[in-house]
Amino acid sequence: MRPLLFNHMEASINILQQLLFELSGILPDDTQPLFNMTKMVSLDANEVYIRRGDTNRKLAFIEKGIMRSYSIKDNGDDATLFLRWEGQFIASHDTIIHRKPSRFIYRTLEPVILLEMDYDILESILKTYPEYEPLRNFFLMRMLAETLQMMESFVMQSPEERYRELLAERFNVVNRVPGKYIASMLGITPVSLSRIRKRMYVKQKSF
Amino acid sequence: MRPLLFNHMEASINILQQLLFELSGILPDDTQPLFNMTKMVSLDANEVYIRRGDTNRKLAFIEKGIMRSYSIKDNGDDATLFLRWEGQFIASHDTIIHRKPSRFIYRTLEPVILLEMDYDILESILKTYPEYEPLRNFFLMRMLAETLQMMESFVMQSPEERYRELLAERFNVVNRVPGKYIASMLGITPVSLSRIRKRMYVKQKSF
DNA sequence: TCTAAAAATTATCATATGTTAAGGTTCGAA
DNA sequence: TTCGAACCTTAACATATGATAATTTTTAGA
Repeated sequence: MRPLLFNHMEASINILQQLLFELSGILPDDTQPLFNMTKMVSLDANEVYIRRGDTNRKLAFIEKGIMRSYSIKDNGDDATLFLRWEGQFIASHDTIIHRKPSRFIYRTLEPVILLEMDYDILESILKTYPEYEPLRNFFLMRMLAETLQMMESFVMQSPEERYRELLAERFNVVNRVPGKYIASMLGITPVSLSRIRKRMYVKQKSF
Repeated sequence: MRPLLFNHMEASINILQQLLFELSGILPDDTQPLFNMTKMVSLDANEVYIRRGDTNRKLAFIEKGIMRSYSIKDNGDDATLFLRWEGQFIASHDTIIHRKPSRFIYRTLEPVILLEMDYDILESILKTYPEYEPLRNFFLMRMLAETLQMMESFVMQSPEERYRELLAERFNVVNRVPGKYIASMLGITPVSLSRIRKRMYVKQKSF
């Protein structure tokens, strides 16, 4: 018995039911078919969720914890594509969008609790219950919005500006994640992030 | 009379009808409601299509030509977010995803022919004809895939590597667009792009 | 609490990019 | 064809980042 996990499951489902109601007016009682297919997954810190080469089409809502997706470059270093935290969705876009083996590794940074569904099953349910489609649109639009936001920051801002913004908007995330992953997500080395921090500290001190 | 434009319109609609058939099995004859709401738009070179601050929710399929979306930074320079060319969709994500005034300017680089629809009308049609939903999913997934691709390149590659890849994959686009916009899209200055080109030329010559 | 491993900082040197300015080239409109 | 504007290239210098390695700090497990 893991009552804690089931409490979490209820909480996640409540959030998603509320979301679906706001998007489409569907009442929580009418979402049974959708949530029958979901299951709760509990992961330890530093555990791999999706391996490079995996072809399964998992789609998960993060109830608690932080995950990162990364790949290993030719020189052996890893490049962090993004971090995802509680309230966000996580999925391998290679498997879901392109139906190809995942090039990225998805791994927890903390103990994580997920509400997991299979995208193939979701698709078959959506064929039978097209009234749930707004939830898929919401998921896609949110992923797109977040990705565009990151792309914008790369085109418009310097690494230092991106770090400052990340600190201002997601201090709670930056604070929980080793700096080397933050650096990698910003497209710089940990050494360079150290220097940025030092520059910021010196500037602040001079007042 | 502009027979040329109507020929283009037919060509675009054929492409999209074919797409919809592949995605959902809907026959071209049954797509009348969807394409009643589309109109052909012809733009000159260097013409603004969406202004900063615009709130309309235009969604367009590029039949011919290249467009770029950019914003103007605090220092007055512009930052090119991306280029879009024939066969791709273009839309202001601020207005469609966030329902906010567009922060970006969308402008043609060449004479452009678009098949334009209004996202609000599209949404109302999708309510009446939910069988067209796969087209919206396709559009969202493709935008997401393209955006993720760009984001990956920023995290994993150097400006020089991104330029090499762009040349290899989109020589036809690079060739048609002034280098300063290519540079801006890569996140660097035109001066730096010149140096990259020179480095590439010197390396090639040494064989 | 103690200790080993991981992470972060710092230093040094090499390299890439930003900025500014000058000169050269290309392109389009008259 | 000509001319001016836009664009590209190059140079010089300042600054930021990358790579490597040594040192310090933090973290996590025994």
